[in-house]
Amino acid sequence: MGLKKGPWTAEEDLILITYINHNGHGNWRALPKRAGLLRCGKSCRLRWMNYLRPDIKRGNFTMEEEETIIKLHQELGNRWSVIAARLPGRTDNEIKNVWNTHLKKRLHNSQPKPGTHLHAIGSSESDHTNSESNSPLYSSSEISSLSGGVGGADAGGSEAYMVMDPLDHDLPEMDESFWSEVFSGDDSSATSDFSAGNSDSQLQFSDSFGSSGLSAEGDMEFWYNLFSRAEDLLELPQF
DNA sequence: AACTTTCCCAACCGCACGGCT
DNA sequence: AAGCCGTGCGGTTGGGAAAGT
Repeated sequence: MGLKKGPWTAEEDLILITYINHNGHGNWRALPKRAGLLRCGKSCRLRWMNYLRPDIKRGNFTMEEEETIIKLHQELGNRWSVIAARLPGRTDNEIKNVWNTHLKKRLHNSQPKPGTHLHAIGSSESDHTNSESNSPLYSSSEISSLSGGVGGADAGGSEAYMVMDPLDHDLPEMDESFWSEVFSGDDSSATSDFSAGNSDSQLQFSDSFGSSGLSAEGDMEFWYNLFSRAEDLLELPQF
């Protein structure tokens, strides 16, 4: 009752991430009330699992990943969560979408005509509708369209973060300067760890926040520091 | 430029399952 | 055993973006 639906705003994302970094998710059903979000627990869980988790891998699916998906789908069928478990950093939803929008069509198009020999599915570059071998299946614009929430900058890191807020809250524009502000400050170990790829922190800095620069085992201390800074800048409630 | 169609992805929905009482 | 609750899974869809006319 009175719960919000539809796309998540940057503000909601920050509240959710900050809350989970401070408290863990615990009971998903109770989380939105405790965090002050007008969302159901299910929606919070989905947003976290599919988008906000620090170990989410963003960007192109590699040929290897696509072939793995095709192979596993042959073995397992539509068991997306099992397939996702074999592809670190990829979510079941993402894999399901890639399958339904690209791989299924590709396989369909490459179905051998009657009387022709079968060949191993996914074993040949010629199976790909994208004729450029070793090139990513998705364009950079497609990838950037994935970035509706935190980590919105594309691989070039030059685009301003788009704040979607239907309530028209007075949110600061979250462009590169926002993140550099978040990373600034002597008390932020994240800054040096992040930029220097400090192995102790198990973090490596790539060219933009939200890209695959964060290792799968990116530690929670980094996220804690990062969103503590964000809290200060956005004046979010402290938990 | 304006309009229509197609594509794609984030998010929703309904259901199944396991744990607990 | 039955009922409730929380969680996870897979199918589906709304709507924005891109492409086509």
